[in-house]
Parts: sequence; C-alpha cells; structure tokens
Amino acid sequence: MSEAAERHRRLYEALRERICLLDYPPGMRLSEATLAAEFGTSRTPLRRVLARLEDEGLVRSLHGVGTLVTDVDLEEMWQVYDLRMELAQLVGRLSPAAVTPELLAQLSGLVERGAALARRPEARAFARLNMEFFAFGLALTANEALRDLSERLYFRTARIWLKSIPNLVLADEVDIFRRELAETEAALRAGDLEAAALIRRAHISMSVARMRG
Amino acid sequence: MSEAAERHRRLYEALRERICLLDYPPGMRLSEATLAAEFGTSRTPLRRVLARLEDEGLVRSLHGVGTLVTDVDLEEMWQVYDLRMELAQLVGRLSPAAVTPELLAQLSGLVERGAALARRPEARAFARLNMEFFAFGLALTANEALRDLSERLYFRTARIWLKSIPNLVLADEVDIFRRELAETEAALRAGDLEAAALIRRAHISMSVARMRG
DNA sequence: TAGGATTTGTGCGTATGTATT
DNA sequence: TAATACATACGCACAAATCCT
Repeated sequence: MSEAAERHRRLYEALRERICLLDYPPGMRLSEATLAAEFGTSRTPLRRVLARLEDEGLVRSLHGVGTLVTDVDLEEMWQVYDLRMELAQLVGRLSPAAVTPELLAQLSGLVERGAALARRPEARAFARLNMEFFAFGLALTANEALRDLSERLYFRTARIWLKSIPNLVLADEVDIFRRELAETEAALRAGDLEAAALIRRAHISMSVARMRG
Repeated sequence: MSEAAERHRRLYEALRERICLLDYPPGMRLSEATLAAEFGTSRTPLRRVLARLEDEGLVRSLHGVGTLVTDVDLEEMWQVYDLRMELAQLVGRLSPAAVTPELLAQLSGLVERGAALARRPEARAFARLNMEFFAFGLALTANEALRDLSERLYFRTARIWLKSIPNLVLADEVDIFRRELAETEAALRAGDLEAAALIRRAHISMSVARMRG
C-alpha cells in the first residue's frame, strides 16, 4: 500500500471514530485548515478524506459555511437497523467462515474485557468494546461485500446507540452485552455459526426496542 | 442543490454508465486531463468524481501510472450476487411502498419497451432497459438504506452481465426478461409486493446460473 | 444595507512516482 | 543504467459563497 493510501486510511479511520464516539457531535463544524494542521498535511489530502465521509453520509460540506457533522434522522435510523438485522443474520448463511481456535481465542478476550467492564461500567469503553465485537462478527463471513455493507451500516448507526446510552441504565446494558458474548461463545464452540448470527440479530432487535422505549 | 453538487452528480453518473456499459472496459486507462477537458472543468472537480468511483471499486488510481478501470473478480462477483438476491427479496419485506397507478403505468411502459426489444434484440438497449427495471424495483421499498445498498451492488455487478451476454443467446435472454416483466406486472396488479420481490430474486438466481453455465 | 472575516471550491504549477527507450 | 515522457498527488493562491457586525 502506498504511503498516501496509508495516510488516507489513517485519517479516515481517525475522523470516523471521532464522529462515531461523539467527540465530534452532530452539527459540529470541522475546519479543513485546522484538521490539516493537526495531522501535518495540506488541505488537499484532508479534503479527500472529508469527501469520502461525505459520500458515506457522516459529514456534509457547504460552500462558504464549513463541513458539518450530520445529524441522525431517527426514523431513517430505525430503517437502517431493520436492514442491519437482516445482514447480521445473513452472516450465518452466506459464505460462513471456519470457526478457528484463533477466532475463539479472540472472542474469549472480548468476554474477559466484558467482565472487566462490568466491574467498572463506563460508556466510552463500552462503545469501543461494542465496536470490536462488531468487527469480530464480520470475521464470521467470507463474503466481502456483506462485510463492507455491514460495516457501512454499522458506522451509520453507531452514534444513535451512544446517544441513547444516557437514557438507559448503563450497568443493565453491560450485563445484556455480556450475556450476548456468552451466548455467542457457546454457539461458536458448538460450531454453529448460524446460531451465532441469530443471537446477534436478536440482540440488535432488543437493543433497538430498548432505545425506542 | 448547489451548482457544484449538480455537476458532480452529472459527471459521476456519466462515468459510472460508461464503465458499466463497457464503453470503458476493464483495464482501460482514464486520463484526468482528457476527461476534464471533455466536461469543460479543471482536473480538481473531476478528481473528486474519480475518488468516489475509486471508493466504490469501479476504478483504481495509481500514482504515476493512471486511473484504471477495475477488472471484476468472478469469484467475488458470485458472492455479490448472493447478497443482491437477499436484498432483492428484502425489498418485499422492509418498508414496502404503496403500489400506485403511477408505478403500474411505469411498469407498463417497461413491458412495452420489452416487446419492442424482442422484435429487434440488441445488447446495449437490453442493458439499458435492464438498468431501468432495476431502478423501478428500488421504488418498491421506502427503506432508503436498502435502496442505497442495492444500487451499490447493482453497479458493481452490472458489467458481469454485459460481459456474459456474448456467451448467451440474446433472444432467449430477452424472452426471459419479458417473462419476468409480465410476472412482476401480475404480482403488482394483485398488490403483492412480496411476490414481486420473490420473482426478482428467482430471476437473479437463474440469471447467475446461466452466466456461470 | 454594506462590508469584512471566514469557509469551502477551483485552477494551476510543481513534486513525485512509473514505465519505456 | 540513465534519461525522457507522462501520469497522479500535492500545496498554494485565489474565487465564490456565507455569515456576522
């Protein structure tokens, strides 16, 4: 990978994370010049990153105004969640990956971190762990297009979840998440990828219900 | 919509169509300077369009070499088709749209053009009609994310279909397509969107089988 | 209403990378 | 191997749009 492409990926992932963790809340104005200075580049490569984020709906650039972090339309987001649930289930049916010891070890690591989180619940750490569990779920299918689309939708809804956290009981959410991890581990140890996918779908569904509550 | 955004959309759709209709075949080198001159802009806005096409996997820019139209990896494409089939079916389940007289009239227009095509089969006209029928199918769901993702996948596989046409019997393909149009019309006149979606899925499945021959 | 400050969008010269002779 | 040609990537200066005083 070229040096330029490497930098592009780095800046893109950095900005995407800041947006999805609400470091850059909806409506915030991002300055090309400021960000370029922070990352030690000129505006040109940075604008290339912002263009991508704009194509993905995370920011919107307005001539003469600035680049604004988009707000999330709730009605649209519930539709996105509907679709995410279907894709999550498809992970178990389309080109399922082999359940390797490495995969199980990775999941064990997540379970352990879930336990640590339960001892000291904290929204931001929870969001990160959730994000990593999502990435883990993608590894369960060999269908690259499915992974791409799932990722696209995930980062489109990730902010909703973090915004809803203050209205939920954090400790309860962590407990539910730990149960999902445990259930997933049981399914994968049994080599049942489809079961793992159904568990994922079920938990997304219940999570949406709690958020809409 | 701003003038700049309008131009962006125009250039993007023009280049996407050229790539998907194989006017720009895989491997072809696109010149930023030449395209910019053709569309009467400088290289800067054109590069913005190429960046988007690159993010979508239709071209690949290499420093010092040029911007190349990507080739399609067949094994990956069959996976994309797997996913397209699932999404096509979802159109009948997620936020189904109302079957309006306007929609039926639009479909009748497609049926008529299908008949005209049958009288004088021609691959390029077929490809265009196919593309319009796809767009029609998107109108059947109100789930915007589902429309976006379906479109993304469609334009990623459209070239495969056109490349396979020489290996198939064009007149047969047109006949099959006309039957799909007729079946779809029957389903929608009965107000059965889910049936229409299943027909679509079935025909994508059979089309893939013929292409893989 | 006017004008200045600030922002993104554009155009172009140059740097850098690649392929060919 | 070196030189030449030519492509994209980059940085900067300026144009155009918007906002605030």
